[in-house]
Amino acid sequence: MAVKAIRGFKDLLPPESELLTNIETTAREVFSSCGLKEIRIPVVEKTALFARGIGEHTDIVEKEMYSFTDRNGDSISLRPEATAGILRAVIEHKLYATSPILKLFTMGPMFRHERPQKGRLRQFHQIDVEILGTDSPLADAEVIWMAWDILNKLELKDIYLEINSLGCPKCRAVHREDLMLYLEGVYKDLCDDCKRRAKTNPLRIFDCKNEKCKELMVRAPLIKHALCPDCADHYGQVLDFLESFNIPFRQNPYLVRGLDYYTRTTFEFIAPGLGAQSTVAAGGRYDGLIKELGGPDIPGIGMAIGAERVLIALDKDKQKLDEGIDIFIAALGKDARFETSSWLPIFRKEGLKVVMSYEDKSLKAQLKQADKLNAKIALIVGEDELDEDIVIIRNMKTSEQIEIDIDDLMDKVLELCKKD
RNA sequence: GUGGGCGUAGCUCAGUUGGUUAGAGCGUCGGGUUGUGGCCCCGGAGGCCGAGGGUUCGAGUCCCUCCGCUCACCCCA
Repeated sequence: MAVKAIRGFKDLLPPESELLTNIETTAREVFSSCGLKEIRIPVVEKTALFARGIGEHTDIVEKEMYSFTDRNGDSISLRPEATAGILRAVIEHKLYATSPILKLFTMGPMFRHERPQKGRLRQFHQIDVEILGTDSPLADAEVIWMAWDILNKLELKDIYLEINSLGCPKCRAVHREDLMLYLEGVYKDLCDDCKRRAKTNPLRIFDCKNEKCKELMVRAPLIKHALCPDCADHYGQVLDFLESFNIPFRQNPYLVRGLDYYTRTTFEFIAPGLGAQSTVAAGGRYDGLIKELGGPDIPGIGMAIGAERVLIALDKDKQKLDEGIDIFIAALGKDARFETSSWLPIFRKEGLKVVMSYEDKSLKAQLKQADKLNAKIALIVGEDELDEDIVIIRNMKTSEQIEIDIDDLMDKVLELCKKD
């Protein structure tokens, strides 16, 4: 039996691989327009980083990480998300000292050991943004705008934004107390998962899909009503900025993120039609996290786009892919093939896309290949042409052929290929 | 981790109440044109019918086990 790829690890083949590149290119353009810099970080980190950064009691850390001990006996893990690694790098290199505000992005594979399904793989790709050093609501809105702009440029249809504020640790503590009190009253009726959550991470109960739990939580105290004046004001300003950016949104008071570090603003972009995994981009503010990881007490906000999910949601018809090549050189016979092969680097130096057959094939077969590659023109050179120092140029769209002196070849080719 | 659906050619799929050498379309390669693509015609290659076991004179088809894929729960990008 031949070896197959590991479960949940997928090969990205053309043309889908090209679509993924298009998504990344679009993101880079948007990030560049916002003054972000790219950061590249390792795919593997010490397990402790994720445990501290994401939260000990999150599912990601408890049961989804690819963790193993390396040859030194250290516990290391494949990154399940990018934020912890970026913050580690920022702290380790004291980047915060180089500028009061850091605007960073990265993109690449993440790993989580979950059961694969539509829109969920064990290796998947995220496009990630972090803005560090400010708690300005404008930063929140700008991060949201970047996701919005990228998704719009990619022409995703019917996406919508859900937003909520989780408050700061102070108002969260107040709300947590209210909530705990409420949960005590309904505890016996909660599902088993929520009973566990009630002790470890009560906010997540709002996310439970169990009907009974949903019903019980309708009357539960909302974070919204527990926000301190600062957080309420912050949230209001974020919404104002979103309006000024013309980004429509729905407030969702139940929206909670699965990672422990989020504070204040939290949001999700949802694309219907993706199935159960419909969140294509999500993020939020994490004002205490950098300090928690051993850095200075500076605020931050971030966001990640799920590249494969965007890929699924893309309208494939609207995507423009690589159209084809400019020139196919059809050489007949060994001498002609050798002679014309020297043209390859010369044409390519002019920025032309040029291909020739590796094998000595019939002209028919070579023109077939030219057609398949969607070549604009074919250059036909056999022994006769070689003797007379001419080349036949065949226009592959019109089937028109002209004979041209070899000295005029480049000018004519440039003229024909640059037109459209 | 728990369920449901599905496994036949590179791809999409037919395959009768179990019955000869397992088929089609697309793709691929070649020919029809001694050196001319697309359309058309002809031909070739390509299958341990997911794997193993069982029932039977006989299994792609029926039964069991396992594996894989997929969707959903859960969780999240």
